[in-house]
Amino acid sequence: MSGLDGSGSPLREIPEATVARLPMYLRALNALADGSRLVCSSDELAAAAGVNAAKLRKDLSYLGSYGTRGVGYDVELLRFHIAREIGITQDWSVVIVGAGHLGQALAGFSGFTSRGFEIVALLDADPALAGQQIAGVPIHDFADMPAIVAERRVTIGVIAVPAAAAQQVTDDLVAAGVTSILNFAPAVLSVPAGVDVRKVDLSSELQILAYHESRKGAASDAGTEATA
Amino acid sequence: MSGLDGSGSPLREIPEATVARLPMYLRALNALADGSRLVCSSDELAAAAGVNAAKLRKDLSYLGSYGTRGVGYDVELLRFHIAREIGITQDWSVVIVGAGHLGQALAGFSGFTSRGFEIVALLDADPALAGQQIAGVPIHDFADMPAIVAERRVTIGVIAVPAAAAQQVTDDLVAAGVTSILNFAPAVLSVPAGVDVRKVDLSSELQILAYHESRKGAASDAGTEATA
DNA sequence: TAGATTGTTAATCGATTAACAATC
DNA sequence: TAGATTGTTAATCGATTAACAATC
Repeated sequence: MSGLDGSGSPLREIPEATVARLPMYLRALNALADGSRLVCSSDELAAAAGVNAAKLRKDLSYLGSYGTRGVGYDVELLRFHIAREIGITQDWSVVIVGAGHLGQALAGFSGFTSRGFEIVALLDADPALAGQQIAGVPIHDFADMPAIVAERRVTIGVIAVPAAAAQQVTDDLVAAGVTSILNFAPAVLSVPAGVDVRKVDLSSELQILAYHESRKGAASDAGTEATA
Repeated sequence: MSGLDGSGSPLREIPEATVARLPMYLRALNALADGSRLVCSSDELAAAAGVNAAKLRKDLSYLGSYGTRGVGYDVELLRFHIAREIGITQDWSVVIVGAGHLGQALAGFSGFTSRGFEIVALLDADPALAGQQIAGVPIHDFADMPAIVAERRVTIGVIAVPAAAAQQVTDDLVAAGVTSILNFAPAVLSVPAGVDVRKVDLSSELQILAYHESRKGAASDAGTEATA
């Protein structure tokens, strides 16, 4: 157990909370690089990513020592190391299941391509849609999914179908070899060990906002509870 | 400080992690109620929500004691108490800014209505779209936003515009009185104290999956690191 | 009463933060 | 050398979990 971390190999154990923030740092670095900044301090980068500097430095320390004391971080170098740590120095092939509004919106989202992903197909149970393209992404019959997954070495699937269909789609994707799933359907998915699922739940997000919103209203009645 | 929690008033301090799970419990209870279950145990509910039973009981204990030892939870009663705690016993008015693919997908998502929200308008900077409807939601010129927010008492806004426009839209929403924002644009938003922002970042989600996916591949080389 | 299941305790674990020594 | 800024330490805080007494 526990990697005997040798040279610069990216196999240290990184806390999950840190992993979830690496994409934010990468985005902030990309913005800085666009502005042709060569070097930045932890304060600047933290501000650009919307976190505090202590947390940023602690997070980056898990990756290794890529800053220079008294100077800051080399933007390009740090960008490379984070991208390598995340594993997006090469693109990952992704399929989106469900060519409804949401699936089409996702396929059309240009951000994926530049951030390490290639959407190789939109899949839909309606064979009438097959042959069309959305923003350059071909729509295929869901029946062709196993062939596409095998041929394009797809390991990540995005679920944009109604909740009622989500578990079956998941089972099919997993059977075809997909081992990571991003789920937009409001449903709890069961998957075998070794398969990762992340979910994006739109009404949950709104409900969490509503929870805090409810208490805000109350604050104007009672004491002054503002500015947090 | 710290509420002197009287009768059953929903003003105890609830941990943020618990708040984020209440919507999951509510969804699971709705599913059970549809199946006409009157009572359920913490084990059943936890399984339906995809969490472990200890965590569920701990979470529910923050709301009060709404279960019966030896019996379980009354589905309808618990549903009411969670909905009240979240603050969705009445509907919240919501505007979606950006009538592109994503905005249209969100407007068409039927789940919001039944979960405590009414989408009162889609707003877009392109006045040519105004007058159209998407799934019953009218599209308005963004210039009309302040009037709509005031008239419909909107406190929650959803941002589905390109990253470059997100901060300006945020500033305008906040100026109009919106105090909770759900942000789909890949951008860090600054808001004044008292305004809550939650973000849904699609490429971050994929990158987090990619991180774990990278290590899976490596596991087949080295020792047996499967089943987690 | 016996069986079942909650609500709570206490231990553990992981994440955050401030402070500062190391060092460019 | 003096000033700046990282990387790390240690303290604190919050979340998770298992176990079990309370109680239906």
